[in-house]
Amino acid sequence: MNFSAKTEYAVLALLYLTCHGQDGPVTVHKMAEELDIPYRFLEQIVSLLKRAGLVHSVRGSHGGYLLAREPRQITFGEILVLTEGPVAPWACVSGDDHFACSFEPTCAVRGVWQQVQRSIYQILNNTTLQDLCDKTKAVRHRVVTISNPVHEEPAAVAAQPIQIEEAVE
Amino acid sequence: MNFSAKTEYAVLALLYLTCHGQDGPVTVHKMAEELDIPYRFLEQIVSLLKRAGLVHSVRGSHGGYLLAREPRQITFGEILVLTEGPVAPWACVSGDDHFACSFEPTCAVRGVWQQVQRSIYQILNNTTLQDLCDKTKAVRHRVVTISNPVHEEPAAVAAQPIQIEEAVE
DNA sequence: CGCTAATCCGATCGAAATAGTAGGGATTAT
DNA sequence: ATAATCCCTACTATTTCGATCGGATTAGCG
Repeated sequence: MNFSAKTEYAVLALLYLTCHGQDGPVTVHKMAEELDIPYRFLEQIVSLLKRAGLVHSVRGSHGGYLLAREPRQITFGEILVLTEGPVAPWACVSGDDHFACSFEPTCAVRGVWQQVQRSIYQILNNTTLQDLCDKTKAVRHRVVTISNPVHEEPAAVAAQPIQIEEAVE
Repeated sequence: MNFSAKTEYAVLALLYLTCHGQDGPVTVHKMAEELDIPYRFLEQIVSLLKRAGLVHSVRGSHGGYLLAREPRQITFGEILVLTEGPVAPWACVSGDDHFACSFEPTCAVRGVWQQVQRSIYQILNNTTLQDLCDKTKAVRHRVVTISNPVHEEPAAVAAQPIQIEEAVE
C-alpha cells in the first residue's frame, strides 16, 4: 500500500509555497527545479490544486502560484483526498453510495476497514501545512545545531533553504 | 487509497476456512463458488497463502486446504502484507533499506507517513481471523434478533436473510 | 491400471492506472 | 511587441491488476 507520486509532488509543492511563498507568487518552473519534479507534470498537479481552490494563480509575466488559504487551514487529508481520491481501503466503506457487498450486513471485515479508515483520517485531518512547515524548520534547526556547534556561524547554514541538493550530491 | 481484490479474496478465503474448515480440507472450487470469486484467480491466491505458510494443502482427490495455524494466531496485518506488500505509504518509511529521499533528514512529511503506517499496523496486527469469525457470527445473531421481534415467528425470517452458508447451500 | 478430482505451476492477456511528455493557446508585465 | 507565465488537451510508455489458460502432478477408488 502506497501513495502516488502525484500526492508526494502535491504535498511538496504546497509545503514549498507555505515556507517560501510569503513574498510574491512562486513559478512552477522554480518549484520544479527546487523540488526536482518534471516541470510539465508539476504544472498539471498545481493546476489541479488550483481547481480545488488550494492555491491562487497569477497569470502573465511575473506570475506564479500562492496558497489560497492560511497554511493552518489546509490539511494533509484534504490534499490526499484530492490526489488519491477518498481513503476507502475497501469499496464497502466508501460511504457516499452504499455499495453493498454480498456479505452485508454481517460482514465483520467491513468494520476493520472502517477502523483503519478512521484512524488514517484522524491523523491526516489533524496535520496542516503549517505544522509541517514548522516541523521542517525545527528538525532542520536541530540537525544544524547538532552538526554545527555554536562557535560556528549559524547564519551561513540558515541562509541555505531546504537544501535538496547538497546533502545528497 | 484502497486495497486490491487479491486482499479481499485472501481475507474472505481464510475467513471461510476459519469458520467452515473444521472437518476436513476445503476445495478451491467450493470456496470460489461460495464466495463468488473467479476460480482460477482464487487458486493463485490460495497458492500464495500456502507458500507463505498460512494454509496447508492436501493433494489429490478429496484434497483441499486447511488453516496451517490457529485462527487466533493469524492476523489481518500478516495477510495484508502478504497480498499488498508492506504498508509503506511512502518509500521513505519502508524501513528495511533506508531509502533516502532528497529531503532527508529535514523532511517532516516522513513523520506523518510513519504515523499513518503505525496506526494502520496497530489495528491490523491486533485483529485475528478468530476475532473476525466471532464477530461475523455475533453480528448475524444480532441482526436476526433485531429484525425479528419476539412475537413474530423468528424461524420464517431467520431462514430468509443474510447468512452466507445456510441460505446458499 | 486407469479414471477422476484435486492441487500445483508458469505463461499470457486485456484493461486500467501511473508517470510522465508534448504542443500549443491565453494572459499580462515590461 | 515580446517574453514570461499560466492554461488546456491530447498522447505515450510502463507498470499493476484482475483474470484466464494449458497442462503437470498427486492421490483416492473401483
